Amino acid sequence: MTALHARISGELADRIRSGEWPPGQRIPFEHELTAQYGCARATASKAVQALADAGLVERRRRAGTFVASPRIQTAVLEIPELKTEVRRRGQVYDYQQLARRVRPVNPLDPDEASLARSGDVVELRCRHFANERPLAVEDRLIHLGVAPAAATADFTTVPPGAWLLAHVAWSEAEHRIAAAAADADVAAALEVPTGTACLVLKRWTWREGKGVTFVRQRFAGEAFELVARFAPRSFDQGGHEGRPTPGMRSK
Amino acid sequence: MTALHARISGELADRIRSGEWPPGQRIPFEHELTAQYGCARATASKAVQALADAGLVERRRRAGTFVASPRIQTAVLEIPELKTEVRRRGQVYDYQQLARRVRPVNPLDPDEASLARSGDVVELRCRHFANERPLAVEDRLIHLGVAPAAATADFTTVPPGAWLLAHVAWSEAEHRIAAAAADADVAAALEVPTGTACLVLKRWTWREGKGVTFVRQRFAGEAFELVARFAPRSFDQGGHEGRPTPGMRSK
DNA sequence: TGAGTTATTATGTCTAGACATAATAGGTGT
DNA sequence: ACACCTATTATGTCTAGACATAATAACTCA
Repeated sequence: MTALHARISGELADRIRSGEWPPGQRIPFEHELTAQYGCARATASKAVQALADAGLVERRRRAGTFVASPRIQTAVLEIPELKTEVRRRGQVYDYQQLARRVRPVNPLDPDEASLARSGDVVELRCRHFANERPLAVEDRLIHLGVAPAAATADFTTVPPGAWLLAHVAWSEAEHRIAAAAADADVAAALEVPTGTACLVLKRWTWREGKGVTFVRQRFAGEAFELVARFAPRSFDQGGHEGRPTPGMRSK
Repeated sequence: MTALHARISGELADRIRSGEWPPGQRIPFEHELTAQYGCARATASKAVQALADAGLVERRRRAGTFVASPRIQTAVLEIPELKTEVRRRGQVYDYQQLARRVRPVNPLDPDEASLARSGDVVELRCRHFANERPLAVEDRLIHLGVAPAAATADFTTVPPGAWLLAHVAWSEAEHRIAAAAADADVAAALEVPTGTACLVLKRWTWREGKGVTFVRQRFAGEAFELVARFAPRSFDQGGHEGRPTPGMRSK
């Protein structure tokens, strides 16, 4: 049994997605929906509010509710922890720590300065493997002022991403995605020719405004893609295909 | 005046984000919140449900509501229409159509086959400029079976992305992001050396399950980044910084 | 002991009201 | 024309209940 409010949302969403109600079109008032579906206003309101939360409609007091204009494509990228993701894809995951040291923050590096301007960090370089083949090279900094336990953690067996997920609570993050040519070191680690185009994923993570970790992962060439499938802003009610959105995909 | 349900959501979210309530911790029952805030259960329920929608907590019947484990980083990427984005950044936008033709779909190309297996498409190649410098090369297919008006549209002055936004209603899309070396043609169009690492953004757009358009945009090297800033799954209540998330950023 | 039944609990859904608020339309008077 | 006031309207928020449902805990009986 689908709930009534979900049915109303779904039927409205279908008419919007089909183009029957184009952007700018007014959709029925709440009191019209209550008459149409024989429900209380709270139920109709909940249905319409769900569409508003999804960005499908805009609500204006006194005027009504209108189909929104899809100006920007907002795609929800799920950026997974690599160990989890490789296993989810049924591949053999392996991991190797290449280097580890503790040093002060270098505030002259803009990537580092965004994390913190002072204090000590653990600096790691490691490799992730999928089915015995190098998948990514990871450079990571963990700020010891925020996560002091990282100083004694053993990153030769546990990838830092997995370790942090288990040791740090909810946080904010910023991701940047770019492309860059592999330098000699990275190319060797990925077992590709120097100069190969790499996908570069950088992520800064904060907790209560203080930088916890910075990570840069480089994936070889076109062997990897970030994937984001979405309904406008993920409104997954109306019986549309519901396959889980993979964040990454090998070719 | 903030609404009471928003205040409750915010106060709960703060305790979760601060780590005071770690993942797995049970948060107060709805009936405890009604007592604590002196409100009806519907109000407490709305507050907690908002956190659940944001992915911050999980609700289990009979057991209660628990702080969720942040397994995957879900980042909301806003992938803007280029003309709008360049102007938003205060730069001069320019656009040039390089080639245009109408031809049948080639079902042997996997990118095209994902769009449609038969019918005619408009094939376009064009360039986007920001401040007189090439920003991206765009290859686009528009399926004439779904958007017949594209056959007669003038894409020498209007970029196809902007045209489609104005002519096509809400739709679903899939994005893929990868890195690739620029071939000779693309390198020339971007005015960079052949082999330069490029960020490749591919997007398929469907409407009611039928492919509308496929676009591949290539950005030169590290000149461009996709940016996604987020609270866990975008719960923006509790007085955190609210700067609009830019989807792209030039260096 | 173990399997099946029953009671309990917290969330999920819904109703029929109420008052608040933002925005507009219409009228009034200068 | 213009500024000002006054309904009117749809959404925003909230209450005090009600019954449904899933999951578990407690109990009963073979």
